[in-house]
Amino acid sequence: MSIKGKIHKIVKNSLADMGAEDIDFAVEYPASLEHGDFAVNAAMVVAKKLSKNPREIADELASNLKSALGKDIISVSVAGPGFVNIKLSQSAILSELEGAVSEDEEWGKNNTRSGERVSIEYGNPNPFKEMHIGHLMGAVIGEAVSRLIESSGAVVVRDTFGGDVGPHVAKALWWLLREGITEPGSATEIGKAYLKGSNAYEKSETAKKEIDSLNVTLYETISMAENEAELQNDKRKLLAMWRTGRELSMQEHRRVFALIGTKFDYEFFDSDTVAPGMRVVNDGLKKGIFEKSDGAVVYHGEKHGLHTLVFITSRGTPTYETKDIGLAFLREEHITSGKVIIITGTEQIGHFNVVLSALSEIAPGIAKKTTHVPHGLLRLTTGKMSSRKGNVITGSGLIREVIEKALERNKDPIVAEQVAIGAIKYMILRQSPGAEIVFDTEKSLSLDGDSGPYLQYALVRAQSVLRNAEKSKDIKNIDAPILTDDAPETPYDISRLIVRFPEIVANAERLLAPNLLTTYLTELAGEWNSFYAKERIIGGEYEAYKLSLARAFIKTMTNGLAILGIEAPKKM
RNA sequence: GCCCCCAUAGUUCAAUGGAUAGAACAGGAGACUUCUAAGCUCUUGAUGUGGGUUCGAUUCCUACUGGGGGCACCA
Repeated sequence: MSIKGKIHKIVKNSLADMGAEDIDFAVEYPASLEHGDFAVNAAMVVAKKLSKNPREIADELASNLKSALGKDIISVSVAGPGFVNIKLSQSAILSELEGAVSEDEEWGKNNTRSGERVSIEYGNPNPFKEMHIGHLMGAVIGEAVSRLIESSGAVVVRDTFGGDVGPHVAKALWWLLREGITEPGSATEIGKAYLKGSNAYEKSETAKKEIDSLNVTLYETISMAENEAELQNDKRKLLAMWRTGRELSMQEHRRVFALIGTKFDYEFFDSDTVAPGMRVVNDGLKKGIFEKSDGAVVYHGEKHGLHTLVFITSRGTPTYETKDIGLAFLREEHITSGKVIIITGTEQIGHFNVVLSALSEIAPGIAKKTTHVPHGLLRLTTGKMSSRKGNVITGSGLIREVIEKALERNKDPIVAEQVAIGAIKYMILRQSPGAEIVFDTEKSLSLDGDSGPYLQYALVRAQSVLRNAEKSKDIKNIDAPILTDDAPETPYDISRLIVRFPEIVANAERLLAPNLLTTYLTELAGEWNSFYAKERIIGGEYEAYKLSLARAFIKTMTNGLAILGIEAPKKM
């Protein structure tokens, strides 16, 4: 049993002896290491029930803990309004530290989700458009959340959903057709065509009509794709163009995803979801789940405290809502998982509330296991991104820019890329996922202080210590996963933080909050840097023990960064 | 107009209802003949306003102020 478990049990029994059963108290990490390794708030919780002074109760709990824990503790004290603070002894820390030294890649993982299969949708850039930093943000958070869930023993199936039919595609294709480009050459060319088409759509009535009509044609054509031979010549050309365009866009999207370490098991497209979506919604129309209104098929969200949304337009084309319904069924068929997580920007909260409400009437089982996890938007200090204003930052553009910055400090292109992407990921993962990020390209992306490179650098220096130690002939068993007992009586703070790692990971997973892990790793890196500056490791007192601490730190930081999806450079 | 989210230091962000609100950047000061200075040590500086619940509120409730997002045929 873990020490924490022991403490919990002792306190629970003590409370029962005092006449307080089933009390919901916490054994937690105190705000500061100075307060100890664990704090118990039980005295304050039961004070009223027992009509006693919390400090009195705390004193009694403290003395019980002291005698029961014996050599596991240095001290138990009562502080503040009635906290019982417990400071662990070196021997207790050593036994907890054992895992960090011996478990290797398993250190920090747990099996609370072993046997589970979880599907996660994120990223979701559209073909025919460039990927902007909003998609990058979703991808970074989605990847970290996926890895967190994997760290709990689940199998995670990643998928991304792209809009390959709809007005934005019609806009891009309309422009290409107008310019007589039948074979688009690059994703960039297509992205530009979208912008041009989009502009024309707003400025010219004729263009608007043509694009709307092309949109309908496109839906028809794509729905006929399986019987291509029956299509007229111009439609067959349109289909070919659409296929080329989609593939070119996706190749570019995949390239950017690969840069940030994401690979999707499934790529779903609107065109795949139209048929199942239309079928299900039309079926729901018959059952009265959806209703006709002004020629459109709508879901009356008002009945459930939401707002009404159109699922099928009066022109007979499906909207995003219907496509998401179709996707739910498609995903069920292809992936079949016990839990579905959909990660998108917060602006889609309303949309998903409606879709999930409709889905709960159509397929309660699917709706029940589906969770929408919104992430905050990325805002520029210069205002909202807008393609017309020309202040859109593309995903690849941002990465390129930060790599340039990193190259100023490190000429190795591999390291510069790891540092740059680490910095971007850190910026996104350091804050709670729902919060908006205000982003200043000049200032926000720090390579110093509270940053990705700070974590990477602490790790690199620790690894360097081990390398130097290996060269020294006096030190034996450098790789041996054993902890020496030859340690100072008072544990170093760095070791007290290392042992918290598994619980931090479990907690971050439970709350789907990678920022909790990021904050912890930053604190850990800071503690290591202080230790490194203060203590001589090679040739210092307790050399063997300090080297094993370095190893434990390296394992912890390496595994932690891996969960966040941040790469660890060999040298910096 | 209706609904949702947010408000913490000069700036960008933290804080399962808990202790002296924690970092980083910027500002000020410093250490270093030693394992990588993208580092270390010290320092200045903050919970939008008014009520309420609680032993205890940045956290929960409420009103207000200010910002963001959503609200039928876009995704």
